[in-house]
Amino acid sequence: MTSPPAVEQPVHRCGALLEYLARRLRLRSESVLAPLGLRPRHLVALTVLRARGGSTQQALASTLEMDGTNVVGLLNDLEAEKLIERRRSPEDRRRHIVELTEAGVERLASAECALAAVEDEVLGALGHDQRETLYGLLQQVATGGVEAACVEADTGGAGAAACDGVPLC
Amino acid sequence: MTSPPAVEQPVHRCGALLEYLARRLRLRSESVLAPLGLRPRHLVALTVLRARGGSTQQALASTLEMDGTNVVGLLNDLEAEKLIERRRSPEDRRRHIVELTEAGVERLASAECALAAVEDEVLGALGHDQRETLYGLLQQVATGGVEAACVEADTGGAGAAACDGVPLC
DNA sequence: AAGATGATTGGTGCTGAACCAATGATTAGT
DNA sequence: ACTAATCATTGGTTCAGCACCAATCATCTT
Repeated sequence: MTSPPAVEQPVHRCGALLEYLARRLRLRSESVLAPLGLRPRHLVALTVLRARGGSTQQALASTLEMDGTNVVGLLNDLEAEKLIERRRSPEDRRRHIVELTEAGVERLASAECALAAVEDEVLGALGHDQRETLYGLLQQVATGGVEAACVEADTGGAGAAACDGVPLC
Repeated sequence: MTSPPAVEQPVHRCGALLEYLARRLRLRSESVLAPLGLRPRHLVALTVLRARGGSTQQALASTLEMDGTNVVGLLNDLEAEKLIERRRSPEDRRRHIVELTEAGVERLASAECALAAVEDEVLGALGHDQRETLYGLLQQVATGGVEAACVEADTGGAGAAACDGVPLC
């Protein structure tokens, strides 16, 4: 669709590669994250929440592709450490709007700091520019896949919370 | 080291993104792979074996970063379907040299075919060229991390089995 | 008022994966 | 030749993630 010319496209499969690298990253991340009281999946959830600036639990479950009941547990963990807040949606008071707290933003930032060394180790074969390229591509894939959910989600009070990540550290 | 200029480098963290995408890919892959009698992890193992053209079980366990005993089980699965062969190393008869069979190469290829649709769905936001770029980067990260093990491994009978993937389909 | 929906809780079962101990085959050191 | 170390294998234990179900409460929709 996006490429009109009817050329032969020998697109390589990168599923196995992605899985392989994600595993390597995760194995190392777990030990680094443990002292912070977080697990890789918490990081993913926090990252999504930061990127969106708040989300419904359903929308979160949908983009995380997790079962709703398991998302509850995940959020319980995060709320117990006051990294997120659940507010009731003013429009539909059945819904919970999940948002990062200040502490959540900070914790996420320090977790990313702590993970810098891990990424340096795993992505060592890549130069600075290449890493940025990789980040851009991954970001594009990720946001491309959830843009629908994201449009739905920003009807909350946060107003025009755009779908982009704001890296600190 | 690789970047002499002492500029400020606001490298983005892509750990969470990688994990997120790997999960999405894996969830879909599982159902697609099931009819082929494979699981994502089998795919990863087969891919590594194809890239190397044979490997010691130890080397495989090391690059897969899996426990040795679990690799045994993984290989048992694959050998039961005659996708790999274990030969004893002529130099050290304690070692097993693991190699893809013809059937293994074919099965891997058809699995990749079956996964094409899945990747199209998940990586839909990327154009053809971008996907190739992504593939190149991931490949570079992956082979960069295991090049040491790869040099060790090619002392077997396969001769100069270079570390690159050969996509079919 | 009745039914559908969102979140929550508690419970069950499966699977992956790490880990440990023991064994047989083989190699290497003395 | 004897002993110690190494590789692969088997069997068993344990733990965590995750999907799934059922029930409950609050709320929205009709």
